[in-house]
Amino acid sequence: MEWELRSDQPVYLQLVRLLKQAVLSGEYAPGSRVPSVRDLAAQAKVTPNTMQRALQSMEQSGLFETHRTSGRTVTQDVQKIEQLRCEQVQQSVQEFCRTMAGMGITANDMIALVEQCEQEGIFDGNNIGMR
Amino acid sequence: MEWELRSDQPVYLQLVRLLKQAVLSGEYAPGSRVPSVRDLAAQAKVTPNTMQRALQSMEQSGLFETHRTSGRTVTQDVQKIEQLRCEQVQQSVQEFCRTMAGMGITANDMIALVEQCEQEGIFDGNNIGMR
Amino acid sequence: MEWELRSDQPVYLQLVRLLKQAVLSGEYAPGSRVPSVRDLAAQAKVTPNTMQRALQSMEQSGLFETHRTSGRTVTQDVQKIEQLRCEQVQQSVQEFCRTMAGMGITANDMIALVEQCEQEGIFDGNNIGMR
Amino acid sequence: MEWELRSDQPVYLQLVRLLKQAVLSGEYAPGSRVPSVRDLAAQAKVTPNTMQRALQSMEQSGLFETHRTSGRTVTQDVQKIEQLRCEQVQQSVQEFCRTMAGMGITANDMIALVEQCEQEGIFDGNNIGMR
DNA sequence: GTGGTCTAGACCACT
DNA sequence: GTGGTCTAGACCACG
Repeated sequence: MEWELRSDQPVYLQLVRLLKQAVLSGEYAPGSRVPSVRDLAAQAKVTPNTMQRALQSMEQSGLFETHRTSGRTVTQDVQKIEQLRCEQVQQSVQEFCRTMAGMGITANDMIALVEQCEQEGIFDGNNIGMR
Repeated sequence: MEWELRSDQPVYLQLVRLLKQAVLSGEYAPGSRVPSVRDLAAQAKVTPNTMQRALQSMEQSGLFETHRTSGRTVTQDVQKIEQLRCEQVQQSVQEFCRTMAGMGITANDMIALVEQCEQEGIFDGNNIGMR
Repeated sequence: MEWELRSDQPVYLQLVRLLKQAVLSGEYAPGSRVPSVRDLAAQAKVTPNTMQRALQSMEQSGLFETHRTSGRTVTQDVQKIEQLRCEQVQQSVQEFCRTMAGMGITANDMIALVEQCEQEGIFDGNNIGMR
Repeated sequence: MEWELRSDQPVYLQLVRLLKQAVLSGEYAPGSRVPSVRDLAAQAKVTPNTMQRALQSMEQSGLFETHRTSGRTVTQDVQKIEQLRCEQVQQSVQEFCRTMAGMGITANDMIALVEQCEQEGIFDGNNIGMR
């Protein structure tokens, strides 16, 4: 898990995004234990406070579950995870295509660009694929 | 030109983005006249103050030029426009592919999704294509 | 006895509340034997440690009594039970009415709502009534 | 608006409850301006930070709307307010009746107790009544 | 040791 | 002046 934080966006939102990705990509397995607030904060080099805020958001979205005094776990609801993943993907793709279309790019251009990214190895890693 | 503003981001940044798109997509042709601050502000339903700030940003990036007495025009430097357009496109594509890869999507998945968007007509409109 | 535990409140407090109710409603009769810590813990699906803490609280409030060798019993002091019951009831009613009043509800509204609950059978069960 | 805070519950939750009441009872009229974070914090004698947290919750529940840099307003969606109010009332009443029933109180007892509260003037104030 | 809450205080971007 | 973010650090209840 890489904690690459930029300063053009609230940190806690970036943390939420990264944690979400970790769950959706399967890096954080369903039902598995989530590191403690302090550990995660240390990893991301952030105040425990800030990390806590991100974790709270994760709980609200139902991806994490907190057991009052015995740590957090990733939800076991794999269906929910998969559904959320599809939503995210489709939403992202659509928003992106709209942006590109707005700048006068055709679908074929886009496909070419994606293939270019593939050759650059951007897609290498844990590929789950679409169901 | 549609002025669709959300409240989860600074308004002036959204204005800049939309104006940039208008230039890069050719909707605002090189060398053509830019509407007055008041008109634009009225169109976007924003205070002239905020629009002014967006226009200033457009000048700084060199896409708009002010002629003290005769209003603003889009730059005639087509090369610059094209260059900026390419930068934007590549940056967007890369960031996007990275996000998708982070969620376990393969390049082939992406291409399929883009084609799906094409069939939905998202790419219909003023297509300039890549040079 | 239903052990319905939520996770938005300390577990042991919920246990205390449920045990108290069992005594005040007469489900645990005055002078009767209280199940062992292990049995109760098993019933409530809680670690004996937590249940123990709840039982301690019950002793402090005088509703349970421990006889070193022969386990626990419910107090025989019916007067005390009845007094506590009245306190609980009045406190609850007042707090509740204050909340409702805060939301602009009249006493007549409340009575109507209570009657509605009655028809729904919420009050069915062991009704002792007020003395 | 009285800010009566106890220490047996997280402060920010109490703030949320009070703010909600203020909206549901009509004290904070639909569409009206909400005092600034700092003002509210000063009123409630709480850190702006804590108040902010409560306000955030109010926004998430849709009762408040924040206009990025120009303050907050109560939602204008009176229907939503009324609906939420009914939900709250019914939920509260049911939970309460269940508690009372658990202690062996009959519906008639409850009605008598409510009437007693009425005579004590607990219901005096801004009475909207049920629709 | 776990999550959670709160304070005090600073800083920033926006309008 | 508005809302928002973040830090640093302390404290608490729970199991």
